[in-house]
Amino acid sequence: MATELQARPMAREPLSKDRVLRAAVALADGGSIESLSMRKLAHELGVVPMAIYKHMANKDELLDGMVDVVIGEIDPPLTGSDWKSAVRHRILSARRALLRHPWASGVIESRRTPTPVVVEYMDSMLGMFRSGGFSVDLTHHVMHTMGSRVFGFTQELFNDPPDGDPKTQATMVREMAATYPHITELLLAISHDRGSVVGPGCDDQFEFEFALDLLLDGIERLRQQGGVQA
Amino acid sequence: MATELQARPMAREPLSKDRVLRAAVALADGGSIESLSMRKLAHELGVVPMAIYKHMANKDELLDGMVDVVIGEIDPPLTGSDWKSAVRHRILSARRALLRHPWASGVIESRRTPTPVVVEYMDSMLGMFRSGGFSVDLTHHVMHTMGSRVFGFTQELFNDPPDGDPKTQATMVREMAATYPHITELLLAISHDRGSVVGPGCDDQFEFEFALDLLLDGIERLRQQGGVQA
DNA sequence: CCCTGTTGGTGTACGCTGTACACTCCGAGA
DNA sequence: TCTCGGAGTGTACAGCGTACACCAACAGGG
Repeated sequence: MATELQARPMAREPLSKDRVLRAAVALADGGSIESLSMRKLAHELGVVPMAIYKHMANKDELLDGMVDVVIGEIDPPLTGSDWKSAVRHRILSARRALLRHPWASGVIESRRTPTPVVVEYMDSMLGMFRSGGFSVDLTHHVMHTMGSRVFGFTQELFNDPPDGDPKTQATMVREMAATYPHITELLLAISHDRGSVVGPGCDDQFEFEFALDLLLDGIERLRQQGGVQA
Repeated sequence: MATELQARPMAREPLSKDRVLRAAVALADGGSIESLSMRKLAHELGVVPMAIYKHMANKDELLDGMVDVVIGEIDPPLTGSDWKSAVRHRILSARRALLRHPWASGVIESRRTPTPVVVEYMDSMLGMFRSGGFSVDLTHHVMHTMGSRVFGFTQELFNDPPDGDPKTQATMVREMAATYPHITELLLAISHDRGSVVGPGCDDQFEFEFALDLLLDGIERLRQQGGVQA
């Protein structure tokens, strides 16, 4: 037909580490992380499971690569502003990346040793504090304090309330109030600000920023008083 | 021989939900959580795998039960002291329980919906803030801020540095300094306070309490200024 | 030109997992 | 004594990650 290339009918573009990674991230994005198996991934790529192993040592390497993809979506540190807003911006950028890939937080936590990409991210995060005038020690403690927030997430601890039908909710609330008075009180307060009785839960973005700012403010106070005495 | 009981040679004591749970916790304690399979657990109990399913619906129920065991080890709230030291004590008690069962933090995070035992723990935690004079809203935000710390853990993010032999460490440090200057700086500062160059890592207990107190202090400030304006 | 070595994709197979389902056995109640 | 229910068993299945042998296509050198 046209040129000498493109002879075979439907010749697949060949596999590559990158193509495998992109397919894996896409597969995890649409569905949970449990739905990511080597076999399903291979099927998605139109290939036999073992073909993946020509480009990846094993599933751990695949997961590491997927984390790197997500970390790669985080904005670089912005320069020319105070440490606090720089850190705040970057962490919120990390959070946006993590929200695009809800499986990532769990995978990040599950990794035994970090990849170079992750280490580099941590290093640059440390650098933001150091150049903001923090001592080495204080930088260290501060990173521990921020915990997983430097990656833009806190553990959710119980993902979503499985809200039942709204007719029996009134009685449910009544008997809940007996055993869990404070939780009920809180749920009612939340749902008052919103529509239903057992609404879609909390405003996670607000809560994240609330905690983040509380931490940043406390950290700034420590910096001003010149560090920490252990 | 003796009485009419105890006839058969080595009659096992029968299985029970409790015995299964205790065996499962013990098995997870000595080894990681991946080493806990229904088959290994059954073997440990001297029984065939399917026997467990007469007492547990499935593995999820087993894991839930194991979490409940750990939560049950946390001290109840102490009464007659200010909210801050009461909360602090309880959280550190939770931390001790979690340190006794290192697998528990991961399992807690992985649960989709909390068990009544866990809900009760959360409720009593909320109650401690409420009776400390916190508004419902502030209590809510505060719980989010504390995150997994109410269970006594922060995610570790990378468990342990796999320190190599100490001879080549000097060169390793040198080339690490090139790519990760701030991390190297920090590692050196830590190792200076201790023995080796790539020591056993951070003092996790110190870091946990550092972050906890920073949070508690920030939270107390919020309480004094009467809540939060969103 | 052929010959050979490398590289990417295949097929088969193994040991592990959770668990459905049909079975047996034993003690208690009618 | 007969029956019934519940505890423990045995077999079986689908799914997982992946080791290993194989094979087709291509590259470079004689």
